[in-house]
Amino acid sequence: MAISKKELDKRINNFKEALRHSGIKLTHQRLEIFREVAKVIDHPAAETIFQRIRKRLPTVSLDTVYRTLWLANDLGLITTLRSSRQRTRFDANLSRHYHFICSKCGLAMDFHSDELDELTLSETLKDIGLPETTHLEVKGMCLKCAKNKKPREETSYDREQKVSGNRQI
Amino acid sequence: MAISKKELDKRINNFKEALRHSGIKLTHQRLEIFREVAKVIDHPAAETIFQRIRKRLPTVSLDTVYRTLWLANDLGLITTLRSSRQRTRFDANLSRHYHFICSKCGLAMDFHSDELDELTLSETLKDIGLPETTHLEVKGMCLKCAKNKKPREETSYDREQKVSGNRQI
DNA sequence: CTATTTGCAAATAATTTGCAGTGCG
DNA sequence: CGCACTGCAAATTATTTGCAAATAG
Repeated sequence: MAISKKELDKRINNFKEALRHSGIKLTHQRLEIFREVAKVIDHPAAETIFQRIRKRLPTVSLDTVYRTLWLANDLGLITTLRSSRQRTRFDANLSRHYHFICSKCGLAMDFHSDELDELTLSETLKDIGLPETTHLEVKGMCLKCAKNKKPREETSYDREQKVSGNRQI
Repeated sequence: MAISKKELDKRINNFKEALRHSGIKLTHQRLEIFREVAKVIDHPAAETIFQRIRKRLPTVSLDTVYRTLWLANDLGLITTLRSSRQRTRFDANLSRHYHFICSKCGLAMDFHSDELDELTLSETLKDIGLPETTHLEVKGMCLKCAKNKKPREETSYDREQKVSGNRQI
């Protein structure tokens, strides 16, 4: 569940520095809330963090937890996993495929990749668990939006700019 | 946006057959709702499907759309993408990593993979868009749950058994 | 015919927001 | 010592559910 003290200190210092740099106040609540996400490896939900810090900070409110987590997200210090901000989308394509989601218009498109199809993770995951399903999602700007010919539609994905597992591949 | 007529017919026949096989009635609403997800490639949300079929079926209600989509999901005929049924989870690990989520206890764990790190999708995606971030999530049972030593905690993931991009890797 | 299914409206769950008091820089 | 921040309660959004009327097989 926990991270090394060294890594935790680094994360907390980054947080303090980022707040200072942005002229945002470092409150007791913010520090404790950030510390709680930063110190664990289990990707807690806001509610879970709220429960965990109540022992130390009996008066914090759940909305402050949300505000602080999104603040840290906006500062690039944490990322989100399975954000509930979007509506569920449905897919009738049952063949093996992956998704590309446009960060501007929200359009989700299927794509195929032999390289991905050929990958085997069971060895990598042998100490973690038994894989059943895999879901891969690439986010970026679709060609139409890149050409600026298509207006924004559907739910916006703004808040999720920084996705977990972040990287360009 | 649209799928070939042949593929659409196949999907619709599968749907009819699955309903018949399960003794579930084929209503006008169910058929039109399913046809609407089945015929497009853009992974619409329930609300979007609702808006689209209102022209043909002015009296359908949004809850019937949801009921039908989850029914099709339960029958294994469609999958979901970014289901909103779960709470947002936060991750303070900023290094390149992927997620394993236990389908039983919901625990999310990070893992690393050189094979994935080395993958390049920009060629594959050249006709789709410009990749910015990638998010990969493997679902399966974690070792603790497999040994049956850990009770269920947090939100359950039941409804999401069938994830898009389905496959074991 | 009659058990399912539908549409409506009201209920939930997660998250967000307005506002007045509070405290950090 | 002022303006950003907090806690509270009320609002919002996506989704679900109870129930009486409608309908597929």
